[in-house]
Amino acid sequence: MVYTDGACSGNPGPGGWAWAVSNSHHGTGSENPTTNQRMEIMAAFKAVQEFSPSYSSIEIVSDSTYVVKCFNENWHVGWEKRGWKNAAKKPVANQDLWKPFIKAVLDHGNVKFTWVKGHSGHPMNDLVDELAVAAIHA
Amino acid sequence: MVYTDGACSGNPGPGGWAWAVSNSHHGTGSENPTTNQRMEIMAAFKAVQEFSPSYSSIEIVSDSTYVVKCFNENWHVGWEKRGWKNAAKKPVANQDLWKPFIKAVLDHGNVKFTWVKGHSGHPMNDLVDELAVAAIHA
RNA sequence: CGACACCAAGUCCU
DNA sequence: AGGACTTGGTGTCG
Repeated sequence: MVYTDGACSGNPGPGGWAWAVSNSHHGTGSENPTTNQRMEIMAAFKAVQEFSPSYSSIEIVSDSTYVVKCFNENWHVGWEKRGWKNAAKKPVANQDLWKPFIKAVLDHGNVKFTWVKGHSGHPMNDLVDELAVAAIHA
Repeated sequence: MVYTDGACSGNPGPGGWAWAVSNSHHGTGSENPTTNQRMEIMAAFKAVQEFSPSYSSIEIVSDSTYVVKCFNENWHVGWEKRGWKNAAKKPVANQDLWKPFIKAVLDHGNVKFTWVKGHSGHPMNDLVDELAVAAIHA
């Protein structure tokens, strides 16, 4: 079970991402300029990379429906089917991140996505939020 | 030139408002329970009522961007346009105060709004702050 | 239209 | 150190 979060000061602006499995085991990174959505994807992508293929099952916990619904509501299937166009027939955003991320998830074969409400007192979600914000200035 | 301020012990909680044009000429009131924002609106609303229409030009000086930006950044125009929904498509708060207040301001035709930073040593802003706090217990 | 996130600003308070 | 009251905006999807 890996918690992930992204932050972005200004949106667009300088951003950071973080994943964490415990108080002491976590990873972070940054990008500038970027968007909130890119940082949310990056956090989950890096988490999957970190624990794949060593772990036979991975659970990503994120407060981003953008990330979670891509898999749990199979947005990515529709994107493939429509040639990477969204429902509004516009090109899907952040394809440079989505494509390798989705490949990594499907290749692993056992990655589960869970949504948690942000800033609602959940200790691990709060932790990755702080780590992601701190990573902006790294 | 009228200085206005609102106070609220607890937010929400018992609140007070005040306007003042000088050390000796001022008005106050209270409401319980209420919020800081309602008291900020009330202070400015009562000030406009007090000097309208006797004075052909009125300047309201407040430390509340909530009050000042409603007029200086034309929030109220957007609210009308969207049927009293805010940018997040939620109902605008405190409509019972905003509607008559905005009407009074527009009817007068020459009310100017100026923002001052709170608690920054401005004598008249400090005065209305003290008056508003004192009004809570009235 | 709906949802989640990311931000920006000020005040009020504990 | 914390939360509540409120507004404006962007990033993205179905």
